[in-house]
Amino acid sequence: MTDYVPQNTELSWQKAWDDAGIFNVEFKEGNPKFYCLEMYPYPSGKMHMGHVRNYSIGDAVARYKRLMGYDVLYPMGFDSFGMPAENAAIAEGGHPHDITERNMASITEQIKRMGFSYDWRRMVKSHDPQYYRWNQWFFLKFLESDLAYQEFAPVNWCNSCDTVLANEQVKAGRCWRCNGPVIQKEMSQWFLNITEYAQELLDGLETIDFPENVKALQQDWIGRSEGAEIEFGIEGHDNTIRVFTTRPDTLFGVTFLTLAPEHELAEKLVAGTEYESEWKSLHDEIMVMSEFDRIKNMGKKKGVPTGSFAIHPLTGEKIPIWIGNFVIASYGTGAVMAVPGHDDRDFDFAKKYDIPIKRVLVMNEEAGSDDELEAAECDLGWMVNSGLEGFDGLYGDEAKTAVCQALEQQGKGNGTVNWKIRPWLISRQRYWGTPIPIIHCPSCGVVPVPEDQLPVELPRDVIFDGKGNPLETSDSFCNVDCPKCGTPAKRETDTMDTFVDSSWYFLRYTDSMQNDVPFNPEVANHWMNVDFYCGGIEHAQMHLIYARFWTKALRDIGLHNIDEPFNELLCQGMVNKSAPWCNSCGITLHVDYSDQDCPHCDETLAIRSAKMSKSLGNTVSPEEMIEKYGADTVRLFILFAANPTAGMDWSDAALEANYRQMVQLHGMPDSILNWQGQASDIDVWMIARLKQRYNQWQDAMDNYDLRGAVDASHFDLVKDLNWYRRRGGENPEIGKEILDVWCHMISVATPHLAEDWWKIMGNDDLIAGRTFTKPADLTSDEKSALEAETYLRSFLEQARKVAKVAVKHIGGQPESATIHTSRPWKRELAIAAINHVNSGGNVKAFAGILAELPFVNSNNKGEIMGFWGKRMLPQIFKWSDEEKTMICGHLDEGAILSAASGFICSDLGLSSIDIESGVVDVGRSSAAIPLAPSIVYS
RNA sequence: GCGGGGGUUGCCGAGUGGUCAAAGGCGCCGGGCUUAAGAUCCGGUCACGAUGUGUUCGUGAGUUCAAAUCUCACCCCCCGCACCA
Repeated sequence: MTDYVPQNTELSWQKAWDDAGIFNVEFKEGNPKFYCLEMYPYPSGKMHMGHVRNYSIGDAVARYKRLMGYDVLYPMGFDSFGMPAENAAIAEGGHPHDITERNMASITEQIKRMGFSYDWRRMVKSHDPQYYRWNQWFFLKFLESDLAYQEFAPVNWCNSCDTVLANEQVKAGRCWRCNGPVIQKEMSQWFLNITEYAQELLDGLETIDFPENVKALQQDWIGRSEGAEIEFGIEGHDNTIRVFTTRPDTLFGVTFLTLAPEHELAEKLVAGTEYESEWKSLHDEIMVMSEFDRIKNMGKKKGVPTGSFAIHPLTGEKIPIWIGNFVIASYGTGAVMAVPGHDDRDFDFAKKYDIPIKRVLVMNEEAGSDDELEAAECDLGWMVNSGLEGFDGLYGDEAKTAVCQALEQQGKGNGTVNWKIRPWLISRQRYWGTPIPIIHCPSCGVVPVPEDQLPVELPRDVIFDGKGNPLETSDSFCNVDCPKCGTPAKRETDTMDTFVDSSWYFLRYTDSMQNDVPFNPEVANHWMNVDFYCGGIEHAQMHLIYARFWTKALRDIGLHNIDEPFNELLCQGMVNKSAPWCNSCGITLHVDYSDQDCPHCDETLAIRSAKMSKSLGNTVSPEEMIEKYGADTVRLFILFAANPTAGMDWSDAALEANYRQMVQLHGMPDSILNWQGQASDIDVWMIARLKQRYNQWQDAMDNYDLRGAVDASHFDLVKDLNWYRRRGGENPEIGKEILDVWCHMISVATPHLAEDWWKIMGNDDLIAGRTFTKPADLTSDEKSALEAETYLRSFLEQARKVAKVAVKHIGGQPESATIHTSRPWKRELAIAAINHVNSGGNVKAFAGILAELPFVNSNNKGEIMGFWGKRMLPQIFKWSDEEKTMICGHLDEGAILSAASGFICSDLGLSSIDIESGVVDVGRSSAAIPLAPSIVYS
């Protein structure tokens, strides 16, 4: 047998796959297709364990589907625009382009070393002008359809990244990338109106197979809320204030209005009043604050009166107008009608500023309409105190509708839907992204770059000094002639958010080897949508919403006819490794603190599993692992350590165990092909078992239960083979049959090993290029063989247990045993009871039927009744379906035991056994029941 | 506060009403093989008077002939969102 040296063989198999172009796939109409996709990586310098896990999962799925006869589109590319490369250029010198290309080269090599089965020809690189020209082209199309537009508006600005951010990219008031504070800044920016698709994005979630938490995240983000927009007049003013509310049923409880400090009317209303300076200080305080601090301080509600009064649209009451720090300018209308009686926040505010609180709902119909409110009662209730006819007594939706109708009649409001999702701000003031194809002309204004001048390429002659947008330092880029009038003009220097790149790369993959169109609609329609999309949960909001939106937008400009880009999404779990943990401080520490006391509180540190990260120092280098054990072992470990969606703890011990398993598997074909034995009875069992394992494996693969699949293919079958050998099986014909099926099964997770096997088996082709059809169903002989061995194994287990006890009783090692199978009437009784229960009969009622059974007579009736109640009744429910089938079938316990008596003796270390299958009880035979004979050692 | 997911036998982890004292892996223990080690193979790994019985699946109650699994309440952990009107 040759040693397992994957470091050599894996590389040569990878070359063989490459040379044969075995993973290249072409568009063939009518063939069943499967589109397997992983989120394309940002080319940081090295492949990390998260990548390895992600792609090991995807590759297993791709290879499986290929084996099952699908045309599998399985591409790889790079999300190669983005700030890290630009920041590296600023920090270390060099050019983002060169840094990116260099990183891509090294990460590509590492990915290839894993042996993933990509069609590399289809590579998509975001920073390739032949890719991003289409970003620009789409942008122009969106401009035509008004989906893209420019607006001067307050936007999120990250000081440390020197650029604006989309709402999705602000997490808890901080930048998603650098975690720096985000402030508000008024700027002219480009937006895509994703809100036009809000409803479709929400509805679409019902039709796709995304994990629940991702759906919940997206629903939250889209944030649909139904309510009403209501117009309040202002006493002595022509202006009106519009508010949005989800609770029009509480309209009669409004005792004040609150404006956001930056609301356009706020300044007007306080101008020249005693409140002006107070408003000014509140306004300034808020405007300088980062949104993060603002949110942190929102607990402290602050308000300033304006001195002005609004007019209630239905009752005409005068309502004071306030300005509050808790009102967000960008949500709804930036103004809130405050109902302290039925809203917690308004209640607190009213208490603080001594504003009246009015009850206009009761929570049960009997409650008094003037009961004092101890706290806001926010649930739906029955209207009271409306002061107008036709409202009191209405509940919930009915109440809301009635109020909305009244408002509509007066022209003072209407039912409406408000969305949390904002237009997507795509402008970025950074270099390493797609230039926005716009030219600003002093006379013509904003002029789109004509299509035939695309791509607008990024210039090389820029300075990366960390000051402002590098694009502005390129004269050749900035100074152009206006395409309309020919006079000197300036190019737009904003680039696009890099999430634009990842919003359609999956479409490009379907047809990336041409540059005439972004993709051919026919080809895209064939491959799309993505059947299996695998990646990290961190993209649940940004990428996965943008990509869904972009797909729909492209559909609507007629580029394809796909509604949703991704059918099934799988978010792989984190790769964790243990790190020191302080229980009292509740923090995870760097591995340098291992075996020490907590630096903060001096307590002894515990160990806890934490996501692999540089900051904790608990990372494992994939390169080193591959170097040491080979790619297949790493893949096997990753698939076996946990199910794809679960978190996975890295364990060196477990990895080594998997390596040992690989060593053992590696030797399998050699040893099996050396079998010299004859055909034997156990052969049927082995083939049956092989089929059973195959089915188990296929079921698991179909459900993306990769762990279960690997368990069957790489672990269970080894055990089965051991059993076969123990039972005397060594039939070379059977061996060949096993290897053939088995080799296909292992090729999904450990493809290199499978090629080794395939070659040893004498084949010239590559197993990676093969398809496989399911073996025939189990024959009845095979089913019986499975039953017989199951019976034998459970008998041996029982016998061993009993033997331990017997040693104490007989005072030494037993030498022989008498086995009493259960009396035939017990089995008949069991069959009758099983049938009774299976046909829906009540267990308790069976006692009544029992006396009528043919084998029951006056002599044995008492015994049988006693046995039924005490022993058989509970047992009926303990038997598995498989066992019940065995009992009701043709299983002959005595015959099985006789046939295997030699094996039983050697296994239990006995010199002889006696099998007793009589009709009358002798000795301990009364304890036996079907499938569980009694065993007496001597 | 809201939303999503969890708490299983030393550890990881499967398990959606009887198949459950609960798969599999890791760890640990014993045995075979071996000059020996490693690998591999076989067995054990809740307790006890053991062909059985008792106790166990976050806590407490309930439904059922039967609960890790269903219901209710509570506790704890993780992950998002968060004064969204």
